[in-house]
Amino acid sequence: MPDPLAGDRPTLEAVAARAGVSRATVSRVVNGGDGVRAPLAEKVRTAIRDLGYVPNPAARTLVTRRTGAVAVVVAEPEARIFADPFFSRQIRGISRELTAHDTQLVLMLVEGREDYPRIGRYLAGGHVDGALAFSLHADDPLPGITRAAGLPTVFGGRPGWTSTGPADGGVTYVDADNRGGARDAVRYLLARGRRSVAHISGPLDQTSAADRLGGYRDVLPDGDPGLVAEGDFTPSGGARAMAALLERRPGLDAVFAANDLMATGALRVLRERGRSVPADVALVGFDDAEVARTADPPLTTVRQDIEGMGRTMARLLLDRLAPAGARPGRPPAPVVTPTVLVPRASA
Amino acid sequence: MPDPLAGDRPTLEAVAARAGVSRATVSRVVNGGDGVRAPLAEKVRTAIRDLGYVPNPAARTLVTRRTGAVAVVVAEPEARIFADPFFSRQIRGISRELTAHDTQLVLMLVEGREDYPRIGRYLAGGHVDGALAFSLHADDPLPGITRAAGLPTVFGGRPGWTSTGPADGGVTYVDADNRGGARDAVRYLLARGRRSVAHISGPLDQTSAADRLGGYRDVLPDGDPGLVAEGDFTPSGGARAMAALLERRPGLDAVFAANDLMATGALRVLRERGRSVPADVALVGFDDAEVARTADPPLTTVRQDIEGMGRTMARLLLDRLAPAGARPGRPPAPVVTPTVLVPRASA
DNA sequence: TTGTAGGCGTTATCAT
DNA sequence: ATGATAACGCCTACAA
Repeated sequence: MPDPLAGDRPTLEAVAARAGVSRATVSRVVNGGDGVRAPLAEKVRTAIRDLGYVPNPAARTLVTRRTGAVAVVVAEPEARIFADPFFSRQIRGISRELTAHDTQLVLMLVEGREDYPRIGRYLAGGHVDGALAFSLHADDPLPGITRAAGLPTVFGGRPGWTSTGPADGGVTYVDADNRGGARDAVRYLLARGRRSVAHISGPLDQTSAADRLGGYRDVLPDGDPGLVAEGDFTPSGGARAMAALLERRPGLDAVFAANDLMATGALRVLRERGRSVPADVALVGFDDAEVARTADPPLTTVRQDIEGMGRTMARLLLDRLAPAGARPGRPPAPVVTPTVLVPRASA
Repeated sequence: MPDPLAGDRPTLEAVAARAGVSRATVSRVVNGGDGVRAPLAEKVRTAIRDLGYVPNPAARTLVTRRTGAVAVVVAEPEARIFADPFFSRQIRGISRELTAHDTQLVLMLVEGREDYPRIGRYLAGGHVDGALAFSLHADDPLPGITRAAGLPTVFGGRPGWTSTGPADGGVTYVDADNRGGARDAVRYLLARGRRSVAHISGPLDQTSAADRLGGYRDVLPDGDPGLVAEGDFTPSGGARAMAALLERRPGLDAVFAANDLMATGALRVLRERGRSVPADVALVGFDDAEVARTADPPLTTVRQDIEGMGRTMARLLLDRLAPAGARPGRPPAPVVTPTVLVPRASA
């Protein structure tokens, strides 16, 4: 039994010697064993076990030109990632799918613009086979970087620039049906008899926020602009927006918040101002985060399958990384996943 | 058949040819340029720029036997990671420190016991130079795995087994002063005149939870056992524990919860039961999570520098990975970081 | 200071 | 079906 602490790991050569075969045969056994007669293969496997042989990934990568790893780039402009379980859930989905395909996850947190050169160098450096990126802002340089690096990339959330430029083609992303989900939320409030439905939006340079506002306006095309306030996806931002709305439109009887965290902030302000939820004001959130269940009252909200979106992102990327034979010629089309309204006590 | 995915990148050889020097000289320039005359080095750098040369990390790893990457292993037995910002903050600290040292972060999420063989294979496979691990449970197999793999490892939180076995030596970990912080919290409550101080603990197979309970008992060695209830670090677990405590000891006038999330659950139950906070019952949490600030009332809590702990973990590991010359011979001793009580409205 | 040459451990292309 | 053997791209004694 070899001493792992010695640091001298057995090589293909050592296994070959012990099994009395050539390196090529050992390599074949290690990689599936096709075209090796059963008894010989068994002898090789025994030698591998005896020696505790593990393939050297660097040597393998050098010749195959595949690393078996993908980068996950997360921009966190306002450290929002730490308050919002969104990214964590998505990363869990990604991790599961990658793990199922023996692919490693290299996590890169972007703290600010100054990080992008470094990230670009890394992505262009051959460390990873592809990238998953969360493109949050309209002016995010990441799409350009991965394109320049020629690195297969799948985005989480619709990148802002696909809406403006004509070059929508070729960009693969996975997004929830933010617009449709928002429409459902507003229609639900109207169906419950609410007449003055306000909206607390997210930061409008993020497509998810813009799309949810779009859904709200789809249903209320002639709505009062004073009933819309911009938040920042945080509880305190939601609280500020709610306060502003009550100031401007004291008579409002419903609020659709663009995420659950802002809804909790709104809830606090409503209570402080003596408004009962849902009796005086009905409240609907978005995400179905855990806080939606634990809020008091529990929040009616729009659920999106965050973990599933992460898994889908990973799967699309892995498809593009497949052996040239069975690979889609063109980048796959965007995937928009459905949402579902979850009625609870708040509306 | 050529794979269109494989871009043909320039090699050291190509740069050497263009600059009219040998590969060795180019290599020297790439790795710091020591011992190369300035004009020559400049010529090489120009060639590098012109060709857009980037070193091949696999080839480099093959000969240097260093990957420039470390694994971060996160066990998430109950998906707690997604409700609790603790891990996210710690990972941010880790990421910052690693980035500053050109080291990549390979994230591995552990979903269950069945994942450990795979993780072990990976850690023993030479993919990474070291590992950071969060050892949550007393029976966690991770310490054994990394030791068997001979992989330098730093733990986040005191591993359970260091308290039991005699082999405490050699284990490097970073932990907050959970016990001291808990003592501060309880003493604070007593100093404010509270007489019946309850404790909502975390899962007691986690050392952080056990240590906080230990601090509580340090201050109240003869305390009523009925004043302690075990939670699970989630809001609903805190709510359940709070309900049980009120059932058993209706007269309690203070609660120290082992984390802020459980404190919010306790807060909800106290309100439901008509207890005013802090007038009837004073409440102290632990962590100083964002929710402590946004709770109503804001929570008095024990702050730990989570991000700093992450940075410290990474730094300790990088020290052990340093070139043999300036490396500590023995694994560094554990680091226990201080906590500080943050008074707010809840106590 | 610069160049030469060998080897890191694997896969893949040939023969046999 | 199996075995030689040549890459893969880089670092590093060692030689000049």
